[in-house]
Amino acid sequence: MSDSQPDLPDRAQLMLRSLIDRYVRDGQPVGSRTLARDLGLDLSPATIRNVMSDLEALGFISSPHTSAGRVPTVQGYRFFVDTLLKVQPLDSRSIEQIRLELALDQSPKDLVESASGLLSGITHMTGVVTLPSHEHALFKRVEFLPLSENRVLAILVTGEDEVQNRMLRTEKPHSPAELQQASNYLNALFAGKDIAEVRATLLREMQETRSSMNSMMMTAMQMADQVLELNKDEDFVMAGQTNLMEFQELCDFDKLRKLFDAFNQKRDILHLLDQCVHSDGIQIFIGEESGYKMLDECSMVTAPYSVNGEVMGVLGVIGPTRMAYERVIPIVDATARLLGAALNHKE
Amino acid sequence: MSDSQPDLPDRAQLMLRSLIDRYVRDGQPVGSRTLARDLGLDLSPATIRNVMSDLEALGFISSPHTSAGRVPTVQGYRFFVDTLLKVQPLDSRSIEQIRLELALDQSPKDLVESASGLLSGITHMTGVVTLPSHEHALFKRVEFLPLSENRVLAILVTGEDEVQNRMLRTEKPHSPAELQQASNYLNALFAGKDIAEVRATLLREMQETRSSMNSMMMTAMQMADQVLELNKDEDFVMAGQTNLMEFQELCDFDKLRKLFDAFNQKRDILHLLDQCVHSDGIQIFIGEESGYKMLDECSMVTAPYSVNGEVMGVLGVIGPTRMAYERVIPIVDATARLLGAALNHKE
DNA sequence: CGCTGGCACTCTTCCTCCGGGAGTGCCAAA
DNA sequence: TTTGGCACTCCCGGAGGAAGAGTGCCAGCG
Repeated sequence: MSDSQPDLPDRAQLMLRSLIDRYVRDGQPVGSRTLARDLGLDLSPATIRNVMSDLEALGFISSPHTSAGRVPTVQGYRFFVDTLLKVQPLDSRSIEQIRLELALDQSPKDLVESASGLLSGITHMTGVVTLPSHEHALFKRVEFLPLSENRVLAILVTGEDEVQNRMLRTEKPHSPAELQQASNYLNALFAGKDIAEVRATLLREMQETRSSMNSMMMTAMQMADQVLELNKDEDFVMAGQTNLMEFQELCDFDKLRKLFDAFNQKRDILHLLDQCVHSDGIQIFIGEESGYKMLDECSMVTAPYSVNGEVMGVLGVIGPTRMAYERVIPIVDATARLLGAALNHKE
Repeated sequence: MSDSQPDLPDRAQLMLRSLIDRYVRDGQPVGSRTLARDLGLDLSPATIRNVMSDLEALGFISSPHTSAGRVPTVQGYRFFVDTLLKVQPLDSRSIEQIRLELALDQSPKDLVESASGLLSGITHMTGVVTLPSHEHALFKRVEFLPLSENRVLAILVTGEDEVQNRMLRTEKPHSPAELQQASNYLNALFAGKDIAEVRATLLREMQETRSSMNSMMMTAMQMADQVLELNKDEDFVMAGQTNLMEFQELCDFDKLRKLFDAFNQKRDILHLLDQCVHSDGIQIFIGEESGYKMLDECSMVTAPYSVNGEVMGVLGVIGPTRMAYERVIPIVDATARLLGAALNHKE
């Protein structure tokens, strides 16, 4: 990407940058006089006004009313973020601090909670972190406990010693010995394999070699299939929702309520986060870009986090469109890396 | 309790009642003229004013400023709730509806979530339900799975087929056979017993008969002790927090924020709910009575729910002090009973 | 003695009006 | 291309005033 856009002279870029800086700090429309002072170049307000007029024509800034200063538009922020912003890495002291905080936690669940707490604490906005996906976990072992007539408790242990329970309802009763046999069979077959792979194998086997299987194998397969089904659940953790109440641009009860409702509902947010898993690297939704009305005045900065090169989830920050992107982006980025690293250690 | 308070004439009681009714509906200070109309007795506003003046002297009502109507005080609500209010049971159609909603759920967790959703949905306030206590659950069985060198996964199955996992770190490695022996021993000894009782026995045995135990028994006991420790965790589920944003008396960002923070923190709310477990029957905190600043403008109506006569938890509603107590109380009461019944069925 | 109408008083709320301030757009000149 | 000047627009905050609601008190009535 070249240093200057073809259709936007350097000076205009500088001004847009400066205007956004100022607006992010003060939250108030920026006038030509203020901008002139901020810029430091020896230009009169009148000159500034001319350029501002150009920027407005391009849709990068707009004025709330005739005699107020200018405010960045979504396109303005977008241009700023895409081409004006050079993200410098987070300073090492902050990084160390995050690392230390995360080092205290034991379980992945705790880590994820700390991470969202950190994000919200540092940025004074809302932090959000998806739980690590089990998609690529390793199958370690499975055990079946008979509970009653035709109910069996399945216990799945994955590579990171994560444990999941699931109650299975079977068609006919199984003796403890049968169940033991089934789990032995599955453990011998699948231990150490990737769960997704196990699943695929399972499906293939159940279709192709159906006839050649004995009843024990069949039972085992079916039960394993049921157990792995639950592995899909996605969820996320949030922290600092109430931080958003401090921003006067969000201080509209109706909007705030819709936002909080969406947070509680989880569905829409989850969907957004899902989109961010696939795009590798920092992903930013500014204002309406998210496509969800309740986020119209908000931006979301996310980064996927991964363990051993495998993407495990996403984390990010939700705040007002007017946020200090250059500060938030490195924070999100660093936290993602550090969370990945921490998860790796704990495994 | 007699029909009329010794120091409050019937007419004054009637007026307090009527005033609260009116204020709860409109949310605005009630004047003497309005009250005269509402009462239906043939009294002039001037007469009403005299009585209101008495009520104010008693601390049951107060006026926000010289020339506004009167508003009930906390003491006013308290008197109303304690002695003026006769709660009539919820109509059977509503009861049936709640029962049906709850019938759809499978697990206790789902039930609790539905219950809080129902409470918030019906009352348009915030519903809160504690998770069923495992305090009096029955010990059904325990299993130990060796995971690695000195880590053992303990699986505790309780009477309602609730399952809990816990990772134990042992001092020395145990063979699968040893673990099997230990679990067999514990299951034989404790199956079907109350968990609290198991715990007590455990402690006693470990102190008294320490010398006469063999090492297997000792190990088993120690591990069981660790497993049962985790059984204390209390938690609750909330729904409809954002409903509170609709009440203008709570529409202060600062207060609202403190309230929501408390909801997220959970600690204080949990503490309050805890107090309500012990008092049997409906419990009501009005305004400052709760002792927590953030709830100063709120009331909380709770009822414990129980299964087979054993109190399992509490549920309730949090809303503005100005709430329709006579409507909310039966709802909370009925929901508590129905949740108890539903939990009983599912076991 | 309790109830009532009357009356003066208080206080909030809402509307309007007006001046100050901030910022703009345009223009003519450097 | 930049600049100072100027007229214009619009928001904001305070002042002032009228309307409305409700009170407290008092004197009179049954």
